[in-house]
Amino acid sequence: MRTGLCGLLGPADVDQRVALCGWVARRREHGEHLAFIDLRDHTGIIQCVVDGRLDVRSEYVVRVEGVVRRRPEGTVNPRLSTGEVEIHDCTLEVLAAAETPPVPIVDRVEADEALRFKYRYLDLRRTKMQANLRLRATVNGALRSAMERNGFCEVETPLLWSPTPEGAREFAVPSRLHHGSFYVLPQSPQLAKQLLMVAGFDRYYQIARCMRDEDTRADRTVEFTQLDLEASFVSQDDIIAVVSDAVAHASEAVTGARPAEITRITWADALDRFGTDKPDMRFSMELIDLSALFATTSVRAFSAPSVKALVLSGGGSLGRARIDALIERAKGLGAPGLAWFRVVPGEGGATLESPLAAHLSDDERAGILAISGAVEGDLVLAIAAEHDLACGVLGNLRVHLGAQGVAEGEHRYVWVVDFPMFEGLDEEGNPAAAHHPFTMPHPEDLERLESDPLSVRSQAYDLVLNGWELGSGSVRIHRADIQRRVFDALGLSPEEAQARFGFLLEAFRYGAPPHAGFAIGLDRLIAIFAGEESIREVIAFPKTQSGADLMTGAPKPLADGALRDLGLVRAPAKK
RNA sequence: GGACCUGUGGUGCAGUUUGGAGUGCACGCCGGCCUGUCAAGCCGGAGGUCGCGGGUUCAAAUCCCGUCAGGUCCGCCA
Repeated sequence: MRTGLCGLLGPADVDQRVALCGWVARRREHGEHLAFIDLRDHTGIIQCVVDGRLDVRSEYVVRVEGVVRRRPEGTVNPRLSTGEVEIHDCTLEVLAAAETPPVPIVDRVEADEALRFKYRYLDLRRTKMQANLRLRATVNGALRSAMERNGFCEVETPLLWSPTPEGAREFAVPSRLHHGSFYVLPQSPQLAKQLLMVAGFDRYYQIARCMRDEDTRADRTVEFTQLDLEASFVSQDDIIAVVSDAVAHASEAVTGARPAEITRITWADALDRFGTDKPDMRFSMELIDLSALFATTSVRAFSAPSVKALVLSGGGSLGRARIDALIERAKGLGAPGLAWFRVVPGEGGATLESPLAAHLSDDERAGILAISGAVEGDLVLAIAAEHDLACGVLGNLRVHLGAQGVAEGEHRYVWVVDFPMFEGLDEEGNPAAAHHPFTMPHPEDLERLESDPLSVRSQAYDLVLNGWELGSGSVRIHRADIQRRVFDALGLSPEEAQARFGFLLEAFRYGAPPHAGFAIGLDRLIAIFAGEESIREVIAFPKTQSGADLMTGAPKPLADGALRDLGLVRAPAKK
């Protein structure tokens, strides 16, 4: 039907007779005897010169036969990859007419996202969206080749899986043959891949679709993709090396540059210095610890286990309205308050200006300046509270005040290691698993599992890029005795553990190798590679914030007959 | 579960603060003119339930209440 592709033609093809197929991107008519048609396919645009009138409109699908020639002197278009040539002596066949598209198919106009979703197949015709999805394919290919090179075997795991009442809400799938029973769609292939280790696959990977019935964000949606991997007889460092290599390989395939060695930071340091477990390393603005300075203070607002602060360089010019908004934000995040100090010129050098400043001692005022290093024109923000809360709120403010878009500027990866094993207490007073209950405790902390569980670190690790969590993994527990102790610490009885994960525990009785793994959020990685702030820009058919598909209308009610087949009855509408 | 933002011809916006005739801009669409344009140009034209419902008012795109949809964020996401 065609001899080549639109965007690949150039001076080398001059005098060739070609047949091209594509969509009419634009037409420019110049009277009775001259018209230009920009023909578009996935490779680009070529200008076709037509002698005479024709009735082709935007987005008609046409086949053009003609001869490639150099454009006449002075008519070369340097903004077009094919701008040196054009097709002339054209005959044109309309393969399909098209209505005027409801969304513009040009990159410079961004239609409303809801409309783009409804007509996604038109939105995807745009150069940018074509590039995004093709970049995604490039990344997938690079990751596959890196995994294969490292000896990983691709295995597909089930989408219809068993409910495990833990973690994220799961999507349920009713069974036709087992009325009243349900499959669930996997939040991740976690247990399946551990079983593959028991099965002796040694190194497994999969580009796996995962589903979580949770509220969404710019960086999360209900259905997403992970590069999932697991390996036997390996340490945390081995997994970190493999994942680093895979990401570097993908980055090289996309940007041409291999990223530098990825630095590491402990979870405790990340929280203390950046107020988050996913620090954005592209800018400093680190948190400052004023706890020692205020350890014996008489100022009630600063009497707290921890006093942390943040210097906003040049922030002294912020008006009261902006500062009040920051205070509201801090309070909204749970902080008891937010103290602020403008650094202003004083009699003996810089001094602090604030409603609170008069209540502070001279030493305290001088200490704030000395420890923070703030200079005239800066704004110092401080929170006195429990350590984790003070850090967390300031970490949020740090990103709010200092961060650029996730996809802007350089790519700064960081490994966050030594996560805590448990994350506070649940309603019954038991420690809550910070990762999942199969995560191996840090060997140095194992002895405190019973005596001081909240101080136990785990062998869990996250990869962070520009403040987004790219993925996480851990060394898994493969020994029954340690697993028993962790379940005990979580308050999980043997009976409950058996009911939830019995098939996994049973498998482990038959010889489980030491193993560890990881999962990389591909949508996030690709979004950042593509320069996008939302993962929806790199997903072919994304869902809305409420999990709806505006193109198909899903989710939809099922007909009564279909419900009957599934053994379901419609509940009365919620009021 | 909560906070906030947005909703105006096919598209993108302005108009909403301070109520006064569906007013404006750009693109697109339709028709005409045009032999070197490329976001073509020029002339003309069509196209509207101002998301939806209610309220206040002599009068509502504009104010109030509710609701729906989309988005950002908090909670949530082992």
